[in-house]
Amino acid sequence: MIKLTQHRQVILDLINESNHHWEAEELARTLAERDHPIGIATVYRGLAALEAQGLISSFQLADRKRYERASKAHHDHLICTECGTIEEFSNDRIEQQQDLVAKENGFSITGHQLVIFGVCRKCS
Amino acid sequence: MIKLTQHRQVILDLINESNHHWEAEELARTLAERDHPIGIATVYRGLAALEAQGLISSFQLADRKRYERASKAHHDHLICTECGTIEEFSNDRIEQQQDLVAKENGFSITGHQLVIFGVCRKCS
DNA sequence: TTCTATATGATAATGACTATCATTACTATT
DNA sequence: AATAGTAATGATAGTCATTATCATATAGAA
Ligand SMILES: [Mn+2]
Ligand SMILES: [Mn+2]
Ligand SMILES: [Zn+2]
Ligand SMILES: [Zn+2]
Repeated sequence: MIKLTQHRQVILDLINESNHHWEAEELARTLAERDHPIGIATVYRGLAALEAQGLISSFQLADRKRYERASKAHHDHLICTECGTIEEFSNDRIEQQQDLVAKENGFSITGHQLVIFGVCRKCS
Repeated sequence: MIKLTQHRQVILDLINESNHHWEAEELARTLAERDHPIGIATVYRGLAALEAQGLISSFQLADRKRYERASKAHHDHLICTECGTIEEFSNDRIEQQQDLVAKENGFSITGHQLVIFGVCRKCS
């Protein structure tokens, strides 16, 4: 059985108390600054365990994985290539069309990943 | 000036003569089998150079980059999680909605990546 | 308290990719 | 054809995110 240990609870709390999309190192650094240092391997394992339990969710952005609250409805991401800001959106038409595309190609769809890249208002 | 050398021409030809989505190691292996071995570093550099020239295009799938012909119209990808088959599709409605989403969020869109995961006909 | 299973953390290993650097291949000019 | 200058090549070392290893710590169950 996988345990929700003290360390994992602290990681979960940090993720739940914001809308941030955390990467592992960033999360470890933040916890260290808040006087709760956790070994980096433990952070990685904790994130994986929490995700396996469905308590947080993740997506792969370039070469790193980002973790966010699982308590949000399905959404996709808009990313500013200048400042790295990540915005969320959901669009039913796109979701519908994805199902249609899968059907047309004889795929039983299990998931998708959509990322829109652009320059945000602040940066343009 | 970047040169289209013999090696790079061979890499380009291999990519152009198929609809495959090549990863660097796979391409190097295939060239070696065809009695045209090219050092792996040269393959990586060649692929980057060819892409910079717009002669091939690429997208990131999980932890590796895939290269394909640039002579195809824009499309996105459907991937079978069982056998790894990659199918292509394009859907104008999705493209339109992406533009709309970007506009609604104040982003000037520069690109996107959409991958649909599922199980293909053969594998289901 | 003792047993047992899992977690932890320091560190090594992995794997895709990039950097280094000595050598080679092209290209343009004598 | 020989020379010089520039870019390419390939063996190999380095990078970086992530995972594996393993000795030790910890938390519940009995
Ligand atoms: Mn979606
Ligand atoms: Mn394609
Ligand atoms: Zn921005
Ligand atoms: Zn399949």
